[in-house]
Amino acid sequence: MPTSRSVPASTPDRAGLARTLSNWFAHAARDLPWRAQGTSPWAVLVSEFMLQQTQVDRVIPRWTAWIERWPTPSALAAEVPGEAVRAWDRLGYPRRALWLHRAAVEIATLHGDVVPRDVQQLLALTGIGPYTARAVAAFAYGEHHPVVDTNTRRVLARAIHGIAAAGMPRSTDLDDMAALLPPDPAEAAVFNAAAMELGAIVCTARTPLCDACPIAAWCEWRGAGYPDNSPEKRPKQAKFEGSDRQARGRIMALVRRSAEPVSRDAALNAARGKHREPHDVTQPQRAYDSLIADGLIVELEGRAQLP
DNA sequence: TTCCGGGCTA
DNA sequence: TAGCCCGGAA
Repeated sequence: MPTSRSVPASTPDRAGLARTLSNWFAHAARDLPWRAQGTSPWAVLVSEFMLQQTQVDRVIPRWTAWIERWPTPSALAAEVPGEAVRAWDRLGYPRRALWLHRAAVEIATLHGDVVPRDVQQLLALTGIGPYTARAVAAFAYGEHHPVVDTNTRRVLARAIHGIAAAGMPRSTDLDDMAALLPPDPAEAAVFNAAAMELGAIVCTARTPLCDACPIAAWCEWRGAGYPDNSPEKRPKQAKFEGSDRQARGRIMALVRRSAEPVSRDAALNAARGKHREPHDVTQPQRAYDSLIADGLIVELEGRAQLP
C-alpha cells in the first residue's frame, strides 16, 4: 500500500470540492419521494430503515404505502408487530420490520410521538445505528453532522485517500467527512446527500463512471492513475442458494401470505423449496427455530403465524 | 449463471 | 465477528 501523503497539507481546495459536488447534486439528484419538501421526520426515518438494506426502486412503493397507512409512529405502534412484518413484504431482512415497529413504540411512549433530533437519543432506538441516527438528524432536522454510509465511504476512499475501494469501515470515516462539511448546517446536509448520491450513481463500486464525475479534478485515485490498490477484500458473501437465509425467506413468504396460521409441517416443507434438496436435513428446522428466536413468527398449538 | 450491495444487533 | 434477504448487475 502506498504511503498516504501527509494528510491535509497538500490537499487542494476542499471547499471547492464541497461546493462543486453540492452544485452537481442540485441538478443531478434523483427525484426521490422522501426528498420532497415537507416530508415528516417519521417518514424520513422510515425511508432510512428501508434503505438500510434495499435498493431505492424496490423501496419506493413500500415506503409510499407505509407512510399512507401509518403516518405517525403512534399509528404503527398501535398495530401488532406482525402487521409491520407483512407490510415489509419482500424488502429483505425482515427483522428490521420488527425493529421499526419497536422504534415506533419507543418514539410514541418515550418521546411523545416525536422522532428525536438528538443523535444520542436516536442511537438509543431499536434498529438505529451510527448511519441512520445521523441521517435522520441531518436530513429530517437539518442538524450539522457527518453522515457516512457505504457510498460515502467509497467516495472518501477514492477521492480523499486514493484507494480503489473502501474496505471495512474505518474509525476515521466520520472525521474525514466532518472535515469536508460546509459550516452551514443546511449546506452540510446537502453535501452529505450529495456524497451519497455520487457514490450511488457515479462513483459506483464495480463500474465507476469517472468520465462523468463532477469532482474528478479533486480525485486522488484518478490523480494516481486508478491504481488497483484496495486493501484486502471484504469476506466473500456466502452463496444464497441453499442457505439458511433462503430457507428463512421461504418460510416468511408462506407465513406472510397466509391469512390463517400454518402448520409447522407446512412451514418446514416451504423451507425445503421445490427441489427438496436433502443436502442438510436439519436446515428446515434450524431456519424455523431461528425465526421463532428472532420473534418473526410465533408458534401456537403447533401452528406458525406472524407475531 | 454467479456475484454482490446494504446497516444493524448480539 | 457472523448472520441476515432479495433482486439487479455482471
